[in-house]
Amino acid sequence: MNIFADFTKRVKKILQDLDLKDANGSAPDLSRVVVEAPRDPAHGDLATNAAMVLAKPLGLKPRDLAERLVSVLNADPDITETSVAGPGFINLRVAPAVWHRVLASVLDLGIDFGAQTKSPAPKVNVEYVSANPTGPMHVGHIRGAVVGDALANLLEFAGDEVVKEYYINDAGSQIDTLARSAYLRYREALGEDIGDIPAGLYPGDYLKPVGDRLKTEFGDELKAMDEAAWMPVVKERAMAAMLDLIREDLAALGVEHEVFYSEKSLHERTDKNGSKIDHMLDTLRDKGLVYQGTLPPPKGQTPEDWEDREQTLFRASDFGDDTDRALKKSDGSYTYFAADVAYFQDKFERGFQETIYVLGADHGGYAKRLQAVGKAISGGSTEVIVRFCQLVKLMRDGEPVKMSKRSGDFVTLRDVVDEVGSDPVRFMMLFRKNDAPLDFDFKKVTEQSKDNPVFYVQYGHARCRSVLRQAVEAGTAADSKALATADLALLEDSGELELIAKMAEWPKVVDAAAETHEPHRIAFYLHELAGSLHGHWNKGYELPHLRFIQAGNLKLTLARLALVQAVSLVLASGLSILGVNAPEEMR
RNA sequence: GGCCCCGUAGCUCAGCAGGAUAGAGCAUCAGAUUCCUAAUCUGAGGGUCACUGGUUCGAAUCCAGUCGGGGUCACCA
Repeated sequence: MNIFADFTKRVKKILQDLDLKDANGSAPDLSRVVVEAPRDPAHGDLATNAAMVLAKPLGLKPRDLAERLVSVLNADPDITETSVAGPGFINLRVAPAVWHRVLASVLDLGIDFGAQTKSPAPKVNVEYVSANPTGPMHVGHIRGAVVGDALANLLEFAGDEVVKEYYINDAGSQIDTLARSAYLRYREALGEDIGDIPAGLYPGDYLKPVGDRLKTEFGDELKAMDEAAWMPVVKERAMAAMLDLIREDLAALGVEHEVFYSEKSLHERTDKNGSKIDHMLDTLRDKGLVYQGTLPPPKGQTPEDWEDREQTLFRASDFGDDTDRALKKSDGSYTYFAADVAYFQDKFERGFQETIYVLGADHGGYAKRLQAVGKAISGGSTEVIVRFCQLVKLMRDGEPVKMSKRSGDFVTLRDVVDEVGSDPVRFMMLFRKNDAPLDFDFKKVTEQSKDNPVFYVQYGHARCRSVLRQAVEAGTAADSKALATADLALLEDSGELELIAKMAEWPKVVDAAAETHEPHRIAFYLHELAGSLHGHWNKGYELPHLRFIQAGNLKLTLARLALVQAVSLVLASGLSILGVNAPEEMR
């Protein structure tokens, strides 16, 4: 149950029953009326802005309207106390029974508490990572991978039908470069002295195994061929190897895509009418959105080597983009962007209502053109959402870590995950708004304490599990069946009720995070919930009667264990959205 | 020059679709462990929410502009 939605409904019902009329004699708009938790708990458990929002259209004074509402609210047995405060807030104090019902609901729904079901479930496509398949993933890819993955999990939890997708850029010239680099390693494997890797090729050692495998498979057969002959073979082997590498890297981070979509396939002939890109071009042509023309140079300084070229263009500026975009190069071949458009069209035809792109900040200019594509192709029936991740600055002991791409010794995703572990990496990346820059310090992230929120939250979960284990050892049955029989009305302490109130926020947090596509809200909420738990726990030092396990009082112990169980469920549920483990114990 | 993101405590950051006296962690200071894991907790100090206008009952939040920082900008992918 969502307590805020529940009480918002009650307030709106009352407002309707009051049959209020505005100056035109019609019922006022209630859409802005909400019930939420006041910032200061001293004000009450819940508060509503109803009187302030409606006073003006109704021509009433906020406090007068509030008084009328309060007189009705007082009749609700779930409400024990009402007050009108400040400019017209109505503060409510809620009966303990309400919190007990929330707790019962958590126990009943378990890990699904806070999850939503929508019917029909909107089909959502989340595309993320999509690193070029030319080598292992490096640090720069981590944030997008984690944010995209958590976002997809979050939307799934919020009731969407989500497909996690990876777009393989396997059609461009960088794949030729990859093949040439691998071929060089192949010659090296045959015993040839290849010297330094020439500029323009990929120097990394990760291609050596590819060379070895080519040798095993083909012996020296490829050596005598000219490039046109070996290229397709080497290309295929090298790319398959790189994709395996990437999949392993992603797996190390706990990221698993359901669909790997090949850019190359968009260029391949699918029927007698041609490729998917051809199909896309026909569609846009039919809509009159394609023309031959030249693009203006960028505003400001014109590049030295600027020259006008006639190209096939898409009228992106009709849909809010800054300029029209090229679909074909001046030589008549398709641009990368053309494949993007065809890819979107394919998503549209697969029936997604929402397509989400998680991109790095260096792709800032893409939002408008992707949105333009969305409108042009789908006519607005598929929403295009672009989320950006700001750059991550890698630090060690407060000093930036230097990376040299040229020499090929850049810091890889694997380096980072191996050093600090998947959980801390993921949590750290999500414990920040994704459009804020992030300093990622190896030392701080590894540190198992203070500055590290991962362990704080995980410890919260482990602490709950530990209590339940200890209760069992002490002879109390603490399985879900036994806990379901607990008399929750025995939970009367304010700390206990606050803990439940905190859990009551969970469905709302999920809702808001999914709505805004901001997975970091989950991480912050979990940190707060863990804080409430730790705080309540520590009261038990001074006040032994507050400890969860009360020897000699089985009924009270059981009720408190139910509370502990509920907290562990919500923590586990949130952590699983983030893709972070919820450990049974800390080591 | 155009577009995008950012500017909140000494530091790192939250601020829930506009709400009440702007929060948390780190750092600093003062405390808590015969006790279910102290990997934790309690308390104190610390602020012109970059600046200026506007919108309204009410702005850190929305709008316009200014300043400062970062990113990006046509046939590469």
